[in-house]
Parts: sequence; C-alpha cells; structure tokens
Amino acid sequence: MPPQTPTSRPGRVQIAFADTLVANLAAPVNTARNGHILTYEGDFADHGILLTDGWLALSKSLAGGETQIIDVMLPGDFGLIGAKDAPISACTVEALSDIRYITIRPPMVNGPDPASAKLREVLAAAILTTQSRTSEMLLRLGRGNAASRVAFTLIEFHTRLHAVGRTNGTIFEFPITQQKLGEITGLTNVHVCRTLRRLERDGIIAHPDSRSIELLDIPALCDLAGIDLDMFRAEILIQDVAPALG
Amino acid sequence: MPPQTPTSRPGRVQIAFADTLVANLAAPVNTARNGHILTYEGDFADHGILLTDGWLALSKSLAGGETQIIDVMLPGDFGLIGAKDAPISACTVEALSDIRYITIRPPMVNGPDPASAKLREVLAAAILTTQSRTSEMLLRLGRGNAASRVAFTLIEFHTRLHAVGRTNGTIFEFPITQQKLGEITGLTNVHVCRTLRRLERDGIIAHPDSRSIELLDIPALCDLAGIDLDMFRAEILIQDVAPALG
DNA sequence: CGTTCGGTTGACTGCTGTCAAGAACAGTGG
DNA sequence: CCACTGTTCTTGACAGCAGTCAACCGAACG
Repeated sequence: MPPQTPTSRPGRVQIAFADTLVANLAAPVNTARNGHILTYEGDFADHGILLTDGWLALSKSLAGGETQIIDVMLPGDFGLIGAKDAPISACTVEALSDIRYITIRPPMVNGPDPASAKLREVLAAAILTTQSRTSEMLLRLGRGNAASRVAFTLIEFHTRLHAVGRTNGTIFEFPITQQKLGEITGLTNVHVCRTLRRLERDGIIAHPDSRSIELLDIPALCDLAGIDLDMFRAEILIQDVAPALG
Repeated sequence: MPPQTPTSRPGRVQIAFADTLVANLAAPVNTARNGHILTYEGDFADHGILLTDGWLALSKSLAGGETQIIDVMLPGDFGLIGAKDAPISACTVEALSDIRYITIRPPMVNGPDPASAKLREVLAAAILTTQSRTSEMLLRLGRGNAASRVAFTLIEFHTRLHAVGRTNGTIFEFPITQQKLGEITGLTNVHVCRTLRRLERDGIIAHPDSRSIELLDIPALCDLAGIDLDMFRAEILIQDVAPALG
C-alpha cells in the first residue's frame, strides 16, 4: 500500500516533529523486530520513545497472565516511558511489528534554549493526545459493549493512520492478530472474532486481504463507537503548530 | 480525622511541590464547591491544574449518558488538561468535594531558568504517575471482575492518601457516593453496593462511619486486586527528589 | 506431508446490568 | 418536634452479554 502524499491537516506535525528530532538532535535510530520487548513493567526507565516506523504496544498483565494493551503507538507517536522522579516503567513495551525508533532522554528536551522550549510544547501535546486516546478507551472498557470497543479501535486506528498518511482511502494495513486486538479491547480472541464477523456480515467492514481492513460504513462505526468524528479528531490529533520547530 | 505528621516517604514531594508553586509563582488559589464543573469535555483548555485540597474527577460520557471517571485527583496532584498544540479538553473536570486549586499556564513552567527546569521534572513525574494509575485501572476494566476493580480502587486511594498524610492508619475519609465509585470502576451503583457488602461480610473492609472506610485486611485486598504493594507504590507515587525545588 | 498458528463456530456457564421495591438518612419547612 | 421530600443504600428476580471449552478449518512453513 503506497503512502499518500502528506497534506495540511492535524497530525502531520508528528511526522515533521520526528524528522526534526532525528535531524537536529543527532539521535541514533534504533530498530527492533516484531515481538521484541524493549522494556518490562517494573524496569528502570527515565526516557521517552519517538516511534518513526511500525507499531508498538504498551501493555500490563495480571498475575494470572491476562494481558491488557494500554496504548498502541503508531509512526510519529511519542511515548513517555519514565522520568527522573518516576523512574519505574509502568508498562511492558513490545514491538507489534518491525519498528524504528529513537530514545529521548531528559537532557535532550529540558534545556533552556528556545528550540527545546518548542519541543517541550509539542511533547506536551503528544502526551495529551495519548491521555486522550487512553481516556476514550477507558470509557469504552467501562461502559461500552464488544461492538463499541471494536468499532472504536478501528476508527481510532484509521483516524491516526490517515493523519500520518498511512491509509489508502478507507483501507489500511492492520498487522496484528485477533488475539492482540482482544488485548486492546479487553475481549477474548473468540469474542473479537465473533464481533468482527458480525461487522463484516452487516457490510460495515471488509478485509480485502488478510493483512488489511477496509471501513465500508464509517458513520455506522462511529455510531456503534459513540464517536463524533470531528470532535474525536480535535482531541486525539496534535493540531497544526507554527513551523518554527527546527 | 487529624492529618498525620509527614514522614520521609515517596509522595510527600507532591505537597512540598504544591506549596512551592503557590509560594514562588504567586499563583492565585481558586476554590470550587462540591459538584461544580470546571471544564466540559470539548472546551478550550491549554492549562494544567494543581489541586491543593479536596477531590477532583476527570470524566467522559457516552451519548446515552453513561459516565466513566477517568482519573480522580487527590490533594497534591497535578493534572494536565490541555496544551497549546492540543487545546481541547478530553475530559469533563468536576469537583467531588469542595476544593482548592491553582491553574498552571505554560509560561509558568516553560521558562529557561533552572527552577523552571526542576519544576518540569516534577511535572513530568506527576504526569507519569497519572498515566500509571490510569493504566492500572485500564488493565482491571479490561481484565478484572467487580471485586478486583473495587479492591484496587480502595487500595489505590489508601496508598495515595497515605503518601500525603491524609490517612489515619487503615482508615480514610471517602467522601463519594456508590454511584461515583461505580463511575470510577465501570460498574453500576447496584453492583458496587453488592461488592462492598460482600467485602464487608468477609471482614475485609468496614465503614466506621458513613463517610469513612477502613481496610481491615489489606493483603486480601491486594490479592483480589492483583497488586504487589511495593511495586505499586513505586509506580504510582512520585519518588523523593532533591530538595532544590525552591 | 506433518506441524503450527490463527481464525471460526457452537454449546454452555456465569458475571454483571436492569428493573423494582423498600429501608435508612439528611435536609427543609411548618 | 414532626411531617415531608429527595437522595442514597440495600436486596431480590431476571435477562443478556461475553468468557470458557472444545472442535474444526485453512494457510504458511519447514
């Protein structure tokens, strides 16, 4: 699936931001393979991660082994894993695909210069959009049924991927298993399957191939998920910023 | 219930931090009454809130009116409501009791001076502990049953209140209704009642008076909640910081 | 060609929501 | 001091959504 030409819209700042950091801070770009675990819950961590390619999951587990994915990071996303005064990672950080990322340590952004100040503004916005995503999921885990959770997750991925030019119309790559989708939505893989099949029978979604999903009826999905798409975009995407980043 | 003498432990930094901000930044202290709504979901917001007294809820609602409380702020907590590049509040901000708080705007903390840099470190830690709390709740909403959610919430409140000297041994003030506790745990008020009564019958909790809760068997609660208390404290409390805050 | 992994479906169970009614309690005004 | 009222808590009966268990299928792969 070819990436689309970037256009002016909320979200593109994330890519510009990533490029700028890579270029200006001379931060080394790391790679990890699908399934690799970068950090375990409880590990020491005082850094953030800027993901440039691939999908990355932050997850937690109960003693019995039941796992919940707290947040999925997509290309261009920044995630705060630890801080100097809270240096224990709350989540396990696992690559959901082959990924590229850079590690951001406090001195890189807490300096007195205006460029650092601008970076902090963007990082604050990135943290807020993460909080917003997590809040939306929390609401649906607490109050929504299976269809609502799955529909929400699909709309969220499409919205975020569209903002960074990784969609093809209403089709996007969806590289994870139903098991992982269950860990995102708080459902078993069995019930994820039932729910997806039902959405498919109702003509709301389709999967053109085994690694992609197509959203045939976005209004129906929004209805199931309880989403007002315009407000949703305003809350979970970083708004356009002044181009003085570099 | 008299406040305890502060001792050296994780968490007390939050109070020191609050006092320092109030004193150094000459930020005005605002007040709000129980039930007052400071911000509605979708409102413009580019600020943070530092709560100095009382309980404050961040919540979201579905179209049908079902409400989920995303996070409860306790005295000494900092909450990021909006940022310059993400200026839409994702949550409704509502006072769960009479409260006192100060509003923190970007210029107050994004300056080049070392004091601002130090404040940013503490704010970053405060944001991470919030993320950590939210993640724990997300895990239990996705994977835990009613007993696990309620037990977790009680342990969390006790741990956080103890850290700021607002407990009396295993007793603490609990000023909210079962309805609100249901909005926190993703349960109906009816099932919250059933769960609390069962914990009480089993001798795990008690309520000495209608506004307080006593945790009689903390190990049992941790077991129900799936909490390792030491690791839990390390994740959700701000660790001791150098005393150079002021 | 066998093995493994992921997906699909059905039968059954059980936890939690819904609905309803009553009890306990606080606040309010007479 | 006493109705009156509204809120919160409590309990029971019932229903429904999602988990569990099990079996099978298809694709990928060595």
